[in-house]
Amino acid sequence: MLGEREANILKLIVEEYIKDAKPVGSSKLCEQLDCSSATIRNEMSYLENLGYLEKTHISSGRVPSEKGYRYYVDNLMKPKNMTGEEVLKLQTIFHNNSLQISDAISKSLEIISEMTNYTSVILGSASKENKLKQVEVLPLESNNIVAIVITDKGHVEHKTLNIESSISIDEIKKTTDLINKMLVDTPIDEVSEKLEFEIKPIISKYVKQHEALYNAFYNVFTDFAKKNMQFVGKTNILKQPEFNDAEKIKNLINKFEDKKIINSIEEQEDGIHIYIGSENNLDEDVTIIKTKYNIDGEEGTIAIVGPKRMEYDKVVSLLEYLNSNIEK
Amino acid sequence: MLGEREANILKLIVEEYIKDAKPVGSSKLCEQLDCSSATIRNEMSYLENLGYLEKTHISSGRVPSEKGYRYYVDNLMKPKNMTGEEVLKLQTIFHNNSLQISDAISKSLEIISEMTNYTSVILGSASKENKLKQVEVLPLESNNIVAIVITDKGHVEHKTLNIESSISIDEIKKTTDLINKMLVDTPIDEVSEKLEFEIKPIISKYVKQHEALYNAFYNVFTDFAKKNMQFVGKTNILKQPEFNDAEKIKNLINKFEDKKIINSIEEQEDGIHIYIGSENNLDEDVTIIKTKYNIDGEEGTIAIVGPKRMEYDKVVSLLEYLNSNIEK
DNA sequence: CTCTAGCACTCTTCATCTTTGAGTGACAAC
DNA sequence: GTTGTCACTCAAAGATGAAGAGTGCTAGAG
Repeated sequence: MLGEREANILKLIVEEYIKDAKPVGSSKLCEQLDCSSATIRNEMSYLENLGYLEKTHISSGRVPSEKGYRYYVDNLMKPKNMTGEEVLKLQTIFHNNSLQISDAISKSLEIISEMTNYTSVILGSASKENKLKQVEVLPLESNNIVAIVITDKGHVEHKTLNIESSISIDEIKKTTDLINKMLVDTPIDEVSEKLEFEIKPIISKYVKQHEALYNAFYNVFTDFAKKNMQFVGKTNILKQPEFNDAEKIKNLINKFEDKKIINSIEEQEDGIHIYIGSENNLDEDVTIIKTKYNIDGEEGTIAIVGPKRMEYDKVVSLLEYLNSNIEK
Repeated sequence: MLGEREANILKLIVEEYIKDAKPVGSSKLCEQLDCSSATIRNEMSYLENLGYLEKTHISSGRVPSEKGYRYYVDNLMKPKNMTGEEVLKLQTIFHNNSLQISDAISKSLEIISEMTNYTSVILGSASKENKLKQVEVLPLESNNIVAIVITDKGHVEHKTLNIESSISIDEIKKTTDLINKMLVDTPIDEVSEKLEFEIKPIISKYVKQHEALYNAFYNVFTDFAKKNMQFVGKTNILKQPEFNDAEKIKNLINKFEDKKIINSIEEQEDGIHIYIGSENNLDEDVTIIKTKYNIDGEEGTIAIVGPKRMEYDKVVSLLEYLNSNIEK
C-alpha cells in the first residue's frame, strides 16, 4: 500500500496523462502538491521502482504502467459526477418509452461513443435464455424452402435451403407440427440435441425428405449460437492520439473484424469490470470496460474499448448510469 | 487517339506502376521498346502534356493520371487469362451444388479478395423483385409482439414491438388473415402503400389496437428498403502500399462505416463498370469495379474496391467469370 | 524529320551534426 | 525530510551534404 503523498502523486500523474497523452514531468506537479520538483522526482523514482510508473526514455517524464493504471482504478479513482448535458441526453432516451430497450441501449452507446471517442460493442447472447416459441417452413419456388424459428423473446432466425427433389406440403406440415408440439418452450441451446434424438427418429419413418428438413432446422438453430454483435462508433477510437500510426490502426481494425473478438468481449461476471492492456485478450494497447446487462432474462454484454489512457472514472460512471436505467 | 508507340509506352507505364507502385523512369522502358531513354523521355513529355501522365515532383518518374488509367482501361487493356489455380478454386465453389447461390458469391469473393488484396462488397437489393409471400404476428410475453414478413424469394424480416395495452389474439389473427388474403404476391416496395390505403381503413373499423399493428407491419416493410450490404475482406485493401498512411486509412475506414456508402456501391447498368478515382463518389484514392448480378429476378451489386493502381485486367476477368457462373 | 548521346539541373533520400528544451539523478546544504 | 543546483541524457527539429534517380534541353548523326 502506498503512502498518502505517493498515492496522490500517482493519481495526479495518471490523470494528467489521461488528459494530455504526454509524459508527465516533475515540475508539472509542483503547484498542486506545494513542494519542489526535486521532492517529486524522488517520489517518482520510488514509484518507478515499485513498477507503477515508466519512462519512455532515460530523461523523459513519467507514464503510468499497467500496474499503475490498475492501482489507480482499484484505489484512487473517484466516481465522476456527470455533467448536466451528458445526463440530459441519456435521460431523453430512457424517458422515451416507445423505444425497444435494445434500441435505447444502442442509442445511449452512440452518445457515449461520440462523447468519449471510444468504441462501444454490444454483444447479445440470445441462445441461453430464449425458448422456442414456434417454427415454420414455407415452400418457395424451384425446390427452395425457408425455415423460420421464433423464440419467446421475439428473436427470429431463418435459412433458405435447396431441396433436391420436390417435397410435399403435407410432409412439411407434419414435421413442423411435430416440432411445434414437442419442442415448444425448450431452451434454444437444447433444441439441436432434442431435434436429433426425439424428432429425427420419428420423422424419418414417415417423411421421405426428412434429411433435408432436418438439416434446414439444424442450421437455423446453430445460427442462434452465433452471438450477434454490434459495433457503435467503430472508428471513434482511431481519433485517440495513440492511433496515429498506420500499423497500430491496421492491427486494431483487423482485430475488430476478426470473429474471435467475441471471446474478448463476452463477460461472465456481474458488475463493471476493467481489463487494462494485457489483461484483455484483444489488444495490448487498449483497455476494455465491460458490463453485463439483463433484460427480462435475456443477457448480453456492453463493452467500451478505449486506449489504456482512458477516462476510467467517466466511463465507469456512465456505465453505472446505463445499468441502473436498464433495470427499470 | 494516340499513335502506336505512344499508346504502347502508356500501356507499359501503367502496367509497370500497377506492379511496383513506384514512379516509372524512362530508362526502365528502354529494353522493352528498343530505343534510347531520351526518345522515351520525349514521348513521356508528350503524354504528360496530353494529361495521361503525371510527375510526383519535377525530376521524378511518371505516374499514370486518372485520364491515363481511363485510356488504358478503355483502349489498351487486354483480358487476362487467369492462372489455373485461381480458376480451380472458383470452380470447386460453383460445382458444389448444395450451396445457396448467395453463399457461393460470398465464398468466391472471399477468394478474390484474398488473392488480390482488394475489398469486396456485396449489395443485395431485396425490395424490387420480392413479392409478399406471407405475414405473421405472434404475441410474446409482457405486451410485446413480433411481426414477421416472408417473401417469395425466401427473404425474412422481423420486428419486435411493444403494444401499450394487451391485445387479443383474435384481433391479431383477423389482421394477418386480411393482409395474407389481400396483399400476397404484391411487390414488397408497393406493400407499404397498399397497407395504408387498402388495409388500414378496414381494420380500423373492427380492431381496437389497429394503430399498433399497422405500425409493426409498416416498420418491417420499410426495413426491406434498407438494402443489405456485406463486406468481404474489409481490411484487405489496407495492405496496399497507398494505405501506409494513418490519415488515409482512417479516411477510408470511416467511409466504409458510413451508411452513405450504399450510394457509392449500387450499380444501375448491366455489365462490368469501372470507376476510377474521382469517377466514383466514395474516395478519390480508390477505384471501384462493379457488376450487377441477377439470380431468379433478384438483383444485387458486386463491387471490388482497390487502389487506382489496381490490376484492372485481372479483376475484370474474374468478375466476367463470376457473372457467367452466376447465370447458370 | 527523327533519334540519340550528353550534360546541366532538380529533387528525394539518407546519414550525419547541431541546437534546443524538457527532464532526470545525485549531492550538498538547509 | 526537503530543497536548490548542476551535470547529464535524450528526443525533436533543423541544417548540411553526398548519392542517386530522373528530367529537359541541345546539338549532332542518320
